[in-house]
Amino acid sequence: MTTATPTTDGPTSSATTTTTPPAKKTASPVERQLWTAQDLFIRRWGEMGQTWGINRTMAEIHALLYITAQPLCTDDVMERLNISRGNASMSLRALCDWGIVRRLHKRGERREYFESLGDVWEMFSLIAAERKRREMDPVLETIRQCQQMLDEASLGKAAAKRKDVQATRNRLAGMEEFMAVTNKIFQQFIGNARSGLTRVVKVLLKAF
Amino acid sequence: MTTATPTTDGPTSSATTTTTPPAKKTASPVERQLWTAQDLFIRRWGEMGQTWGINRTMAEIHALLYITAQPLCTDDVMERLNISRGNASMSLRALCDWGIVRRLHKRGERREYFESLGDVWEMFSLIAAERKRREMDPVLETIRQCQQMLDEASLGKAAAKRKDVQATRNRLAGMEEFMAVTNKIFQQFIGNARSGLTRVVKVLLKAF
DNA sequence: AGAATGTTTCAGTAGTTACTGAAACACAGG
DNA sequence: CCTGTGTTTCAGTAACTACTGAAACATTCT
Repeated sequence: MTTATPTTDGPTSSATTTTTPPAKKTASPVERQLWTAQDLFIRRWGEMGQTWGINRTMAEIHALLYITAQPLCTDDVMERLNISRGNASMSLRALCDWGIVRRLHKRGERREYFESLGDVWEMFSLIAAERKRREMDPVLETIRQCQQMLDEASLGKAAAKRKDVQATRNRLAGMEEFMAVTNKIFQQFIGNARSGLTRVVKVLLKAF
Repeated sequence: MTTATPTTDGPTSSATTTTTPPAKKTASPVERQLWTAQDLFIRRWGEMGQTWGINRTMAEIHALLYITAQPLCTDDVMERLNISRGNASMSLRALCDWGIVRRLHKRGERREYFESLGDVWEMFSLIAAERKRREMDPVLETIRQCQQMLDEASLGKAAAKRKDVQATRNRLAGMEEFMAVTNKIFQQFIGNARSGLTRVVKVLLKAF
């Protein structure tokens, strides 16, 4: 079931077909090299995730699904990354919630498989949309609330003219403009996915 | 010695978290309203920072300097945010390293003051540049390293044709394309600051 | 019904990061 | 030199987040 090339039998898919705790696999040098390269990517991706506020394991699971480009089940993930069932389960669910990983039922199999989206641009769109909603929108709302607290209607005309009040209002305005525009850019991606982004990119690269 | 605020003794300002119902300073209602609005912004900004991998205090200090739009010294910051000297000192230094806060000497004063950049677009540029350097560049390098481990020269022609190897190489290529383009976009901002970004925005808004 | 298999939840804990308070340091002025 | 004032560093600790292992739950098969 594996490849059309040399005698790769069982081992690769052992985890997917049985629950047996794996007696060490015999892997060809090519396979070992492949796994090494994949692990390298997975680890780096995990590190990057951390600094962007995504926990390491979640990022690693995603990297694994993305890089192997094939559906894996919970046990595959647990085994490959050396993590617990609970952790794998929760993280996979979260990835599904983000929409960048999909559940997949194989006909005639009870077990559920997971696969990553293959289109990086689409994944980016999904993530951008979600983070905008979760993090930028509340800030925008707060800014507007602050502005309201400091407008003439709330403070009176004289007070609203104070230097310190004016200064703060200017800063709020600057930040609001920035976030509003950023939001607008995000909007372009959301719903447009790949086509949207490539269009943006094309336009940009031509313009500069 | 602090800012233009009246007699400060007793416990800290009501500023940050409402742990103590503090003996109120003699502040006009307008001033109190101003502080309340500022605190609101500061707290939100701190929360957002956290989810983007910036620690809360650092984000809050920056928010404070930005929103008040005036130079503050270490003690001002400590007092307003209820944080220790060590923490304030370290965080201020880090903000200076990022380039979004500047040290400022007042003539005839020993004490050093700090002020935030006023231009949100410029701040964004600085942060983008730094994060690109710290986080995207290493990933790009890793991707290329992985690709090299899996090319014909390393694996031989037959092995390089294996389905699983091909699949991983395709995924690596997809990710590389994405990051390369993203990098290019970032480049446009860096050094161009406001003008660069506004140009981007104009181009985009016209194109869609 | 019970067994076999797969999935989800959760209390407790390990591991990590952020923060404090105090001490060390730097330096200008007496 | 010492004293006063401001700045930086750092060991120890508090606060927080991620993870495990086990138990509860769900579903299908006999």
